[in-house]
Amino acid sequence: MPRITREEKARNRQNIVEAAGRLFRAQGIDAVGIADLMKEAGLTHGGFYNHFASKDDLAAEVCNASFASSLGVLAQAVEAGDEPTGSPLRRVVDDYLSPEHRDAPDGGCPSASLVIDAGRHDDRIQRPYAGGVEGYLAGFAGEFAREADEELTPREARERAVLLLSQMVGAMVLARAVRHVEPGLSDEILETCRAHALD
Amino acid sequence: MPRITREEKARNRQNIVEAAGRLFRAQGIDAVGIADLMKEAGLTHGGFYNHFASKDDLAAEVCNASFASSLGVLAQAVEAGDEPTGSPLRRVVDDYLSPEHRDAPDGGCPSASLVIDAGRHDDRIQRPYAGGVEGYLAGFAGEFAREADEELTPREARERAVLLLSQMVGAMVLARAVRHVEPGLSDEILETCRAHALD
DNA sequence: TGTACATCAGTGAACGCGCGTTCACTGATGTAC
DNA sequence: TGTACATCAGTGAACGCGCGTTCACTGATGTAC
Repeated sequence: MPRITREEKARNRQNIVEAAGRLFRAQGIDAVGIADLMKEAGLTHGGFYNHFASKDDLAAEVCNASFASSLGVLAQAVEAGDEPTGSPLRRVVDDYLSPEHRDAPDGGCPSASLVIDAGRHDDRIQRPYAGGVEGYLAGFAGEFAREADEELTPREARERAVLLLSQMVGAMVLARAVRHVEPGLSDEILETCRAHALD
Repeated sequence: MPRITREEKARNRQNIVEAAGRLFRAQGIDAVGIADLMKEAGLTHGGFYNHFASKDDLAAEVCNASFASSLGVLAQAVEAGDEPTGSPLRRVVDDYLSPEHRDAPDGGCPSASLVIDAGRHDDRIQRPYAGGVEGYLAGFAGEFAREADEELTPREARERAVLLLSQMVGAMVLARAVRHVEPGLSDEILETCRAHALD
């Protein structure tokens, strides 16, 4: 069957990154094997090293790609303005703290799903993670400033961004941790934070 | 050398649980091997199964024990009342969101250090985890109610407890995740939440 | 455009390693008399 | 209380397994003429 087209190789590489993104966010980086993720990408494990030098290499790229895509969604929401329903921040918070986001970590925010992996892996993963967190904070702070319209100093907007992100990430990891044994508590955490995160 | 006293066996078992508690919180359950934790307890790996049926068994007990000890500290702070410096809640928040707690997860709050492990392991670990979270929430809510003195409905006190715990856990996991590559950001997260968590 | 050959992405067996777990063994403790 | 024996906690080698990684091989693609 091999060898394949250059375009096909690029597509395969892309598929690996996306498959790994889903699996890493859902199960954690260490819990996913090379064979698992290559299978998810529709390939066999041996070919992995034609694309990446090591699993850590892939993890770093996945961390970058996941945040890029996630920040893209955030930017889109902000650009859409106050149009469909309420403010962009309101929509972002509602989506973030939804049961759907809790139950589908594979497509969700990497801040919440990779937060412990980042702390426990080396700089190659921590750096893109920290960059992603900064991206979220900048996005939130900008939007707080815009909505408040002069009434908020940049410093205050930044503080609100830090508080909001901490609360959202904390609520999400807690809701996920207790979801199976105490679904009521899990829902309560999400709903309480959804209701009051922007107070 | 063996065989040993019954008291000594009990002490060894206790040592294993405590050693595992430290290592699990610092590195995560999966990152710590039986040999590592037995060594930390001053024993060799083979004897592990004289005390526990499996690593998961130990993990469940460790989760219980860690929360019990952590909730004990919380209860102590509450009992101490407004005495030394400010309210109990103020003291708990300040301790929790301190750089020392961030940098020493092995002795710290299991809510933050085991939160992802809980979500990814089975019920045997999720159940004590969820119980511990409930314990924190009950402690916080009780203290909110006491401090507000009638001005807060039980429902509102509970909501504040959920918001506070989410924020504290989120701030801690984020601060730990970026600590090595962006210490300034890590400190900022802690300080901002410390300053405004009780607003 | 057509032919001849080098390239190299994908395959799946194989490697070394560390893990959780098991086991035969040791010898001091616990117990029965 | 003293003696004789069974018990069993700790030891460290060994097991099976799955992991990340390497490798020889295949054959269609890319390239040179």
